Amino acid sequence: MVIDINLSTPLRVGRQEAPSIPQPSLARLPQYHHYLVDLAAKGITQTTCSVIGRDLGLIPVQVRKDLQHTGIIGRPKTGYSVAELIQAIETFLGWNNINEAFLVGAGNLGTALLGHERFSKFGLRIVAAFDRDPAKEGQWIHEKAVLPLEELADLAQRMSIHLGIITTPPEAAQAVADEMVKGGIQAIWNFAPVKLKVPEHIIVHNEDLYSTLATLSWKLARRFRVSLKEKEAV
Amino acid sequence: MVIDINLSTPLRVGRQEAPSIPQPSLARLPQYHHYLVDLAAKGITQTTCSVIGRDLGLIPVQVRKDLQHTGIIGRPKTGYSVAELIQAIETFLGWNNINEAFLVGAGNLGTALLGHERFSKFGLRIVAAFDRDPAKEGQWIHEKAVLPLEELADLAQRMSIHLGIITTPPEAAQAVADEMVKGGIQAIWNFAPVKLKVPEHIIVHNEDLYSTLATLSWKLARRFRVSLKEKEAV
DNA sequence: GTAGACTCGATCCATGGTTATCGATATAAA
DNA sequence: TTTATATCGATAACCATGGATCGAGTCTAC
Ligand SMILES: NC(=O)c1ccc[n+]([C@@H]2O[C@H](COP(=O)([O-])OP(=O)(O)OC[C@H]3O[C@@H](n4cnc5c(N)ncnc54)[C@H](O)[C@@H]3O)[C@@H](O)[C@H]2O)c1
Ligand SMILES: NC(=O)c1ccc[n+]([C@@H]2O[C@H](COP(=O)([O-])OP(=O)(O)OC[C@H]3O[C@@H](n4cnc5c(N)ncnc54)[C@H](O)[C@@H]3O)[C@@H](O)[C@H]2O)c1
Repeated sequence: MVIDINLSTPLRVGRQEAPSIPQPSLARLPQYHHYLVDLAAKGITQTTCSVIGRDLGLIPVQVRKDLQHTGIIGRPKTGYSVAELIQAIETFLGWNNINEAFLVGAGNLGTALLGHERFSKFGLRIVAAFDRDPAKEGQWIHEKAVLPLEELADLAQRMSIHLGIITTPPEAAQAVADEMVKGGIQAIWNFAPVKLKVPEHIIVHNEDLYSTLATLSWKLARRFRVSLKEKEAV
Repeated sequence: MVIDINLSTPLRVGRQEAPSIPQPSLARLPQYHHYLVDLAAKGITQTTCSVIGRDLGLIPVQVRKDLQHTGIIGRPKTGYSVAELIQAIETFLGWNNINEAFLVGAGNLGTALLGHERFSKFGLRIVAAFDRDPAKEGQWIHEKAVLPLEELADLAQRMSIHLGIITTPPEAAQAVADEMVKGGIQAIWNFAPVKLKVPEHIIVHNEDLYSTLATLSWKLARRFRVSLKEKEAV
């Protein structure tokens, strides 16, 4: 049997292109953002890493490091300007320029995402949905048209859509992804629990709810195992 | 001004209780599971880390390590039995024992989760929903009753519910969490983008969709910055 | 105006998850 | 039966992230 030499190559996602910010830090930035917007709404204009850290369950040093990636500069003793921080995070994340997106799979989850207006505050506007189900084609869900999948590639190209969201059943996800790639879509937000095969330059992020579920159920199961053992020990 | 000494203490989540498996490995297990179930459906009974790794974009060593945590043992040259692997993962994650759960916030997202029957294959059964909206109380969504929030604590206790899911707006999340804790709920799956304050022994997992969104939009923004620069260079 | 204290920013160290390596073993082919 | 080889399991090196430390600056209080 001939074994593909690629089997053992460390094929990370793409070739990383110098992340310049740790992935965990990037993931924490939205949390700071939410928190800071809250502060601003309360009329607070100034804050420090210590305070942020206390409220978010992080140590000050980490907060400071995370925020430094956005290019913000603080002042000793005073901390940071809340408004500037919010601005810095939004600019850094690209939330000032709206990304228009197509969503495929107007089912349970797809409908929920389509109805989430708040996304527009975070640089995301879902402009249309696609579905294979003839009963759904032509309908409007949360003010968004549901179109047949065949039109996706062409429309994406004409409208310069760069982001695609997949909320179809797992069996359909790969075919949908292929269609998106054909339409020139650059990044895919995938809610189906499958590994998508796409060209290297496509950015893919999986939102695997089952992963979280696994963590939760494992921890719960372990807890009950432990407390069971404690009972036995008594 | 007196500053709380706790500000700079490294307060991790709870006291970790010896994880015994790296969090990332734990999060990958469901992906193996999905993949293996697919294999089994195709009639494949035997597989190796190299093959799994190739299909899932991981290197064989990592696959092997991840799977070892489940206690499975493989055979040189042959690999693992697919059926045994599936069984091992399910047992390890506690997916054989169903966790019953309450969901609070029967809105867009909550409805989607309530309608996801497939969760029951992964050890999760949402048995009831709660909402503050009088228009929703008494309704049935996807065959689940929507009850007033006031009944949650009492019912959770009487039914021995250990898992709570929060899909309310962020402003309401903390109050809901408090209610859950009062009802003796052990673990919370939180979809609202806020940091919940709960007693130390409560397991909390945030499903922060905005984190993923941040990563995506940052990568997209960077890509366009880069390609812009390249153009300028020409 | 000056002393003191608090916070930022930068550098250094520790921890832990990922990757590479090596011996042992079982299968398949000769 | 023997030999070749692919895979497992374990160990060790590596690297990224998280946490600690220290100097410098600025605000506050006396
Ligand atoms: N709903 C949830 O709570 C939830 C939770 C975890 C994961 N997921 C995942 O999200 C995905 C969607 O879940 P859901 O509950 O919304 O499913 P769903 O069945 O409600 O919706 C799927 C939609 O996709 C459409 N579809 C099917 N094949 C298609 C194709 N080839 N092209 C275009 N559209 C197609 C269907 O018509 C349907 O409208 C699934 O992969 C599921 O595993 C959902
Ligand atoms: N829908 C999405 O796609 C999406 C995406 C990302 C994050 N989220 C987050 O998920 C959460 C829910 O989003 P959604 O779109 O479903 O919102 P939604 O407004 O559609 O639903 C919220 C539901 O919670 C109920 N509610 C409000 N206050 C309550 C309380 N105190 N007790 C009980 N129920 C209460 C409301 O009546 C409503 O039914 C939000 O925190 C949101 O930020 C949603």
